[in-house]
Amino acid sequence: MVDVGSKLTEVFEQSVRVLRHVSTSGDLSLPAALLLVRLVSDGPHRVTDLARLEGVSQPGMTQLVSRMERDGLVRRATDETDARVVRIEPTRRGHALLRRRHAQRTAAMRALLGQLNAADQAAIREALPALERLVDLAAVPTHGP
Amino acid sequence: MVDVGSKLTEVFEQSVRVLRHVSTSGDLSLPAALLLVRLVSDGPHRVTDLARLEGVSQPGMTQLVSRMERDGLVRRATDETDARVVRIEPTRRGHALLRRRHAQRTAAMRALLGQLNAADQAAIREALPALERLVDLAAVPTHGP
DNA sequence: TATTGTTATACTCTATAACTATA
DNA sequence: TATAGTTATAGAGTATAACAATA
Repeated sequence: MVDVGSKLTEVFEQSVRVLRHVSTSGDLSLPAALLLVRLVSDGPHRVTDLARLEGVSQPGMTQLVSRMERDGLVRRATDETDARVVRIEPTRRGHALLRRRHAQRTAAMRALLGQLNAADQAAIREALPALERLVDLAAVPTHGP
Repeated sequence: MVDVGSKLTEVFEQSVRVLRHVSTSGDLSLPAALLLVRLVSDGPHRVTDLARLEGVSQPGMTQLVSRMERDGLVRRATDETDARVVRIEPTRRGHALLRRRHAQRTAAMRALLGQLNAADQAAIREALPALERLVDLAAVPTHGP
């Protein structure tokens, strides 16, 4: 009987290699990509919420947003009702880059999967919903975005 | 039929959150931990080989090794037969820290897994060997360490 | 001349502490 | 006074280019 916790920890730690493997040149960094996914999926958010949702400090989020704004991927907008608040929105270019990246990485991941035998591929396919729930559990708790 | 490549890419990208979640304070960084695992599992290596195996540049490996040497986790040793070569070995402290970290992270991962229902846990357990082979595929090709 | 490793430099990502502006 | 965000500063991690030492 394998130690599932131990093995799974190793798999997740080694997954940085997988991410490197499927990454493409001129690519978005991982934090930038995760932030864009968030903004595109769930709409604009304030800096404070993004920091909490992505699990980084508020200054860390300000800095990530600043780099991405400089690169034309997001923009800062003011909030109608509270002048302290900054709303972060993806730009058209951010959308486009994210789509391109997703297509490239998905193709690379499929190629990697294709090197496994059919039984292994099936096992991973079967476990996908469970794995999604597992990573969702690890997401920073949402007290309402 | 789900798009396995797409979903699996998302799971791996979100896995950084899992790693954050199971990380403990005063912990080793991920690159440092991966390097220690390598050295403890497979024995001392030269800088060039470590760079290739871990998928970073040679200067990047020199720098990682220097930080870890400063922290007393590894040491540099000379090669008997080639004076250009630097052999990197884990120290006793490196061994001890790695063991401690592994125990902590495994416990945290088990706790996370315990929040899933039995079917999900079983699916992940079934897929573990396949997932291990998948991350091994993504490892930088070894031309002999 | 080729290989091994380091140094120099620059950038991203991240944190904590101190600050500004608004509520 | 409390909240939202930024600026200042520091350190890890990474890269490329230039260098030193050895083969």
